[in-house]
Amino acid sequence: MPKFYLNIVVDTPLYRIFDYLPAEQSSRSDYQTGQRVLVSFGKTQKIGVIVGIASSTVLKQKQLKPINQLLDSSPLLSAQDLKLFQWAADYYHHPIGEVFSQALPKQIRSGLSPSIKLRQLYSLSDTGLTLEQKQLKRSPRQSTLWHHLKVIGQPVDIDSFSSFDWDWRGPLKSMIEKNWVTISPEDVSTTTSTQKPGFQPNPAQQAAIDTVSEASKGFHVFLLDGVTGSGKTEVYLQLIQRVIDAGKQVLILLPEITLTPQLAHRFKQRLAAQMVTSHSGLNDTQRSQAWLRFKAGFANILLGTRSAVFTPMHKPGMIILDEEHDTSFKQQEGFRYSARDIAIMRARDYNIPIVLGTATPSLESLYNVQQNRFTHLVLPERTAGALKPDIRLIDCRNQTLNNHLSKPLLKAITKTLERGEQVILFVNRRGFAPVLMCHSCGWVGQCRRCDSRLVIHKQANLLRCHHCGVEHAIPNTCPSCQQAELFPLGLGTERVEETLGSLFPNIPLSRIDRDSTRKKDAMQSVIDKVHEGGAQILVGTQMLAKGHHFPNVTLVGIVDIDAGLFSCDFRASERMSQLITQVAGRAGREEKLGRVLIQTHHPEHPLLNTLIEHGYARFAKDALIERQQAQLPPYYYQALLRVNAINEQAVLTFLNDAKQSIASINTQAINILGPVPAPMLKRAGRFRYQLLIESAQRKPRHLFLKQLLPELQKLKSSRQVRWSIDIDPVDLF
DNA sequence: AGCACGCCGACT
DNA sequence: GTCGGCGTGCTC
Repeated sequence: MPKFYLNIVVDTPLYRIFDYLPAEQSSRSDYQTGQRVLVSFGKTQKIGVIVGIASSTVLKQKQLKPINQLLDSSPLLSAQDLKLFQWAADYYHHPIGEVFSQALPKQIRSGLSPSIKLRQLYSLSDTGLTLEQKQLKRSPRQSTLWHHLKVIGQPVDIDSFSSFDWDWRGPLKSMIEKNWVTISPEDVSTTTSTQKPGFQPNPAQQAAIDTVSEASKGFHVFLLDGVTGSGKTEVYLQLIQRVIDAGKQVLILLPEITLTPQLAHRFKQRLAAQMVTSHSGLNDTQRSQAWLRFKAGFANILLGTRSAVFTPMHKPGMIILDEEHDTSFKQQEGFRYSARDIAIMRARDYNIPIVLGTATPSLESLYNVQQNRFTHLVLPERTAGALKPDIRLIDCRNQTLNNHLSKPLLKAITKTLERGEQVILFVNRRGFAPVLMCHSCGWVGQCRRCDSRLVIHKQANLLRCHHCGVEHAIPNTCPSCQQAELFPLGLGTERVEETLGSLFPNIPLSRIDRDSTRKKDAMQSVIDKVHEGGAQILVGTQMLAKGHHFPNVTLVGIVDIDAGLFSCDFRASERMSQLITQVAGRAGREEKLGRVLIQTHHPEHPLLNTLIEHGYARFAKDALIERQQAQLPPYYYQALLRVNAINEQAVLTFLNDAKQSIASINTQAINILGPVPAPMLKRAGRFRYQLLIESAQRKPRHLFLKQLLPELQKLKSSRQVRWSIDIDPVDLF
């Protein structure tokens, strides 16, 4: 008769923790929370994590199974890690097994032994160092490797060669055979190398560094607010160096863009540290190795994207989250967590400071500043060389437009290109045009499944629903009146690309959107091409605004801003303002003065004017005050209730019942929109609908959900429907 | 989510 | 007879 039971989290979409019996012939002292186990679960075997050891269970003996195998002799996860994961499961109302499985690297969650593979380091041997150029002359690749090793001057691991786009293995091997290069095992005890040169902070940077350093004894949130070029990265570098000098670790989180390797390179050059990275470009082994190394303290810096927020820290010192406002920190499907909020929670658990950096703070962070929960650090100056760009509106009212491009914009493009400089044009929509319309009868191409209109993709010769992905061939004649009078209405990236291609036939032109960069490395080849210089035009969606520095771009045109001004989504204007501000920050680096031209039919719009005259900070402040004057309750959010089932009627009945449930527990301002057919993303044959709930509440969203979920669960018991709910953004005001 | 069980119609 | 459709219920 066992005296104890194991509480085990199993990877399954169920909101429960399962009890198991210990293995036969094992004793209580064999078990600790945080160990992984192999269990039989239903018909299959699964990896689970022990999260508790209990002396009793509510289950009957015959319902219990013993675990099959204990996988870790010592805990893989600490009590703190388990607490964070359990908090996240509770806060986001997500099955705990799925939370655990997303928090752990794939190999770790599939039971791999948590051992760190020591790397082999390569360096030039004494013979190698004294080689003469003529000995290398006949093999250019060996020569390149030789120079690479010589310049670095210390042993490097193979990652160091990954920047070469040719196969370096062969040349390296023959250099080893000739005893020019020696291999030595990695020595993890020497984590610091030579001190790298520092920098001279300006007064604002110094003030920010001092404030964070002084407060770095415990948990504190800092909002580091500085425009592009104000030197946030330098502040990070200085702070990081101080933390690692004190023998502690720094977790650095970045938005999900291809920028991680570049920043990693910059940090590596400047910091005397052992750094690991974790992002979507790595394979499973690389990711789990990074996780294990950071957890074990073999690395003192982890630079990663959203999912890296779950990596355990060995000696926690600080968390830095750059581009705090970026929406890619919020996972948009499945376990819908916000890495920013989890990072704050993590910092609180570890009792360490966290720095949120941004040029365009999100309104929720500014609200937290106002409530004295965050400390606001402002970097007002642009450092030397970066000039403030000139932002102007182009009034498009009553103007003759050439495919939506105004004369002043085209003139500015021509002049910029004549100077041999580069132009970026932003268009908020991919495809050729958002609507196909019949001139004869007014028919428009509409998606059968969704409410949305079908977007014309001329290159692919398809009508595509951006909502659910349905595709049709473009008809030649109107499906309704059979006249051949169909025409494209509105504009997208393809259309602007086509127009500019015919206006500037001799100028290289690249389009950057999700369609054109789907292929691997497509984005990188465009970036490389831009960096070659010369007159060029780039047409793209917001993808272009994120992170990349194009020093030779001196003109930015925003073709169609008006949609951002009048959207019913209350965050659309915030996003629009962030976009303009980010774009303005990109133009005009170095000595060239950048120019941003914004086409609009509403040049008097107060949002645009505040933004252009006073900048983002004032815009955000006004928006905040406006909401408070409207006496909106402190938490304002939109919730999306998604439901699907095989039976369409069941879905609709469920949603109508849900509407009443929501209304019954919500006495405050609430607006329920729908049911609306939702994207058919995964499985055909099921009907998916969603309900948009706009709500202002006096309590945070997770408490609202806590009340709502039991109500919805009651409804579920009578029908075969599946549903999920997400509230976004998280606990705004 | 899977997976099995079980009930019913339609076939070699 | 039994094959297979999917509604229902369960996973320690």
